[in-house]
Amino acid sequence: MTGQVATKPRKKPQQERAQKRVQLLLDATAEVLREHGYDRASTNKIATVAGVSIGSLYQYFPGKEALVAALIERQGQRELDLFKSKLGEVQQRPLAEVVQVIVDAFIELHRMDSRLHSVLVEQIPRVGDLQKVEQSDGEATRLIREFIGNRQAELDVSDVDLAAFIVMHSVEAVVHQAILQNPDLLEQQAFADELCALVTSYLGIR
Amino acid sequence: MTGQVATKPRKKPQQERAQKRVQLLLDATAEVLREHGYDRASTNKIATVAGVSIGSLYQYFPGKEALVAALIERQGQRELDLFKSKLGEVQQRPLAEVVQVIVDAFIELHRMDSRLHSVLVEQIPRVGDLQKVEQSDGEATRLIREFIGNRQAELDVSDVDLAAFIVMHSVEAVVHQAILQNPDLLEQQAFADELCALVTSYLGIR
DNA sequence: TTATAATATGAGTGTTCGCTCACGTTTTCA
DNA sequence: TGAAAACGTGAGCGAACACTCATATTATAA
Repeated sequence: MTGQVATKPRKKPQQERAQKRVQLLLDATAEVLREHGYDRASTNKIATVAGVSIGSLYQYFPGKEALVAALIERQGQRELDLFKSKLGEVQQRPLAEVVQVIVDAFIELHRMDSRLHSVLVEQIPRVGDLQKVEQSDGEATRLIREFIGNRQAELDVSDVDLAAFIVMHSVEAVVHQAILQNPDLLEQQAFADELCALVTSYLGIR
Repeated sequence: MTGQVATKPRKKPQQERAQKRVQLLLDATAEVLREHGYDRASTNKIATVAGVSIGSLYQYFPGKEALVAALIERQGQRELDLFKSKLGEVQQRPLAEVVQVIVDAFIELHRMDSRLHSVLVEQIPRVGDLQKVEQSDGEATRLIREFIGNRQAELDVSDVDLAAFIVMHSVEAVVHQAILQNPDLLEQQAFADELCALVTSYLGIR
């Protein structure tokens, strides 16, 4: 049996300098994960990179997994914000165009910080606090579902939930695989076009 | 800089008992990975579970990553064999049927040993010997590409390589995500049907 | 039979890790 | 201004780790 892992901060940082330290620690976590991957990352290393003593780290986080969980949450929120605003911008425009914007957003998201994104995605299943962890991912799926629901009249979709799930994860995963196996693909317009074709044909957009 | 990691066996097991021990070690590696995940797995633990001394382990594998690499190769070969035979069985049948068989095969593959599959897939980007590691995955993609090429006249596909890549990874990844977030989906026929719809509509199968 | 190559063992070595705790510093606020 | 609360520090402890090596056992083949 895998023991349950603590992922909650021990103390809430109240003063400004403490909040800054917490952010520093998350920045360092990101850097170490990018550089060394998950299992070569250690709390000592993270504290050193952050320029923060190991004691301070343990004042706010009970361990490595908590740091990663918090980082996933922060990163997820940032990406979600970007996704939300992009979707908001084009919500009323023709469907084909919306799809293109969404796909481009996904690609852009991964291109920005692909190494970190990969490591975090890999760790999501392991970090205990799945409710929080999947929040941003689930929220994105919810936004897609809502959108599909709103314009269902223009689409050929029976099960909205399932369609949203499939659109969300097929796009995300293909982009993710592309990063791992052939990062050049992300730069090619043909790749984005094919992804759009995948979505539009599936949703029945003419 | 991430240092290069040795993933090659030190000695080839020549006698039968040695080959059996190597298989025992790989079995144990699978079990420990399933049970504890990658970063909680240790060479000592694997040796204990295998009922093999730690010294013997290091006679054939230079470390944990080598074990995992070898396991990925073995597992990949097994899955590829299953995939190959399924595809061979239905190669000449109508396209919609072929798609259904492929999709079912993917779902079956993941249902068989989902925990192990997840851990291994997560580790693929980290294990050094990518040529070998991606071999089975790449071989599966190649098979799909070949199949699409053979029957391109019946399909609406421009870039065969890209189409194979997208089909392969969208299906695999959606199934993969489903395991992580909602394993019940794998049991539902509606899920398999939607995946088939994704592929058939994308490839332009009527 | 016997020499030699292959295989197997696990206590032991040095390293790294997670994490605590006793103590010093800064901030808050009455 | 002074006391209390919040914050920060890093040496160091015990546990877990990767990996070695001297030694013992088994297989091969001349």
